[in-house]
Amino acid sequence: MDKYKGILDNIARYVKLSDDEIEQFISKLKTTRIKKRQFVIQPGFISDYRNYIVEGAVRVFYLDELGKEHTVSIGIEDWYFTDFYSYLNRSPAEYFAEALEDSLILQMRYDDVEELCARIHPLCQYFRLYSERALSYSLKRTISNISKTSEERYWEYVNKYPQIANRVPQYVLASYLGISPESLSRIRSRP
Amino acid sequence: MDKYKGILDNIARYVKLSDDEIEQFISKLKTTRIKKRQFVIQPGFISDYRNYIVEGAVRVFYLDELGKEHTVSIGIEDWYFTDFYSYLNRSPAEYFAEALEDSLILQMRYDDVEELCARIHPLCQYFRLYSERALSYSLKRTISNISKTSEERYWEYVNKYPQIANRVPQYVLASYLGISPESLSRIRSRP
DNA sequence: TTTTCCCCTTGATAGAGGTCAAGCTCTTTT
DNA sequence: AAAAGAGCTTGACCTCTATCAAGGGGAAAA
Repeated sequence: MDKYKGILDNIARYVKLSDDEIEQFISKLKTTRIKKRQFVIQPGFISDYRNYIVEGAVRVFYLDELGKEHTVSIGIEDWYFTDFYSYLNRSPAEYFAEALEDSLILQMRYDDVEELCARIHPLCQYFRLYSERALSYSLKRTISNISKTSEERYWEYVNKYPQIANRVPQYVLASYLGISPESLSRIRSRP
Repeated sequence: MDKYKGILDNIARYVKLSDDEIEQFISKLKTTRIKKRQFVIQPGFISDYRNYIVEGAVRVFYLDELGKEHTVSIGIEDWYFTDFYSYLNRSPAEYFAEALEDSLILQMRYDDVEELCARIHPLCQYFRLYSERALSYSLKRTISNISKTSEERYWEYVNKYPQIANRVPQYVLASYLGISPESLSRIRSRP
């Protein structure tokens, strides 16, 4: 099976690349295997890569001054992740990215992505369309955070991403939803 | 004074357009004046435009089943706004966009933007870079929402956007931060 | 197999912030 | 000038959820 199939299918959903363009794109992808509990991104280091998950699960989280974890994103197959702010601004990361399972990821360097986007119009289109879509989802999450109760946010998530909810530890989901693990446990046990 | 100066400067911060490309872009811009309290976007209608604020202030908000308002974004000069999900998917809007002051905005149709982006590579770059940046800010807001107290979020906002905090009604700011107007009033009066 | 660790659950308690209600000021409308 | 409306404040009360603490189950490690 081809480790590039997922990402190329993802691109094909938005734009059409020529064989040559696909070749150029793939030549920049770095394949990395990571073990469960291993960190891909750590605070203080620049998040050099945009990462695509071929196989496995990864979460990005922030560790606050009190030592509590707050999950920015939970990704499984066919998701991207990075510390976006660090990646874009070439500044030290603020977040951790941690493998929740043994995973296989494809990594794209910032410089390479920029160079490719400057040269290959359809690829630029792809990343534009992709990030516009991601932005619209992020805004929906924001509204959910400020307008819904913990219980509503939990069931909303379970309905939207049932396969992820069953795959990751509950305390991760809790920290993604902005709920304490204890409260999430109580929400789940409600009649 | 030139109503296009702001948006062209904004673009120039990211990419270089030729005079001809600028001409093509500007030809698609629709100038609209809106009065305070007027709605630009309403639930049920498709949000056809990406809107750029030349002068004035606009907020986008969601009205929940209980009749409470939750502000998605507050924009002033040099900001974009739209119901992004509706705009991208050509689906009925879920949000209102309401002028907080008499305003002057530039409107770009979805079809026109897509057509221009397909044809003009630098413009595609511009929107890509812009939305990637917007995405990184949106994720920061998400973390703030799930990890900070109301009081922390308020002062964070005031520090980051002092000119906006002083310009919009307090209840709007409260609904942006996910706080009740009463609580925000109490937070402000704390020693 | 036994031990250890990770994760989830359950109970008791406290506090942050929401809700309801009333009143006040300032602006806009009539 | 009077009336109405919009926005802010303050008080009383209550609910939701975070926190602290203890215990249990199951998987991984020894």
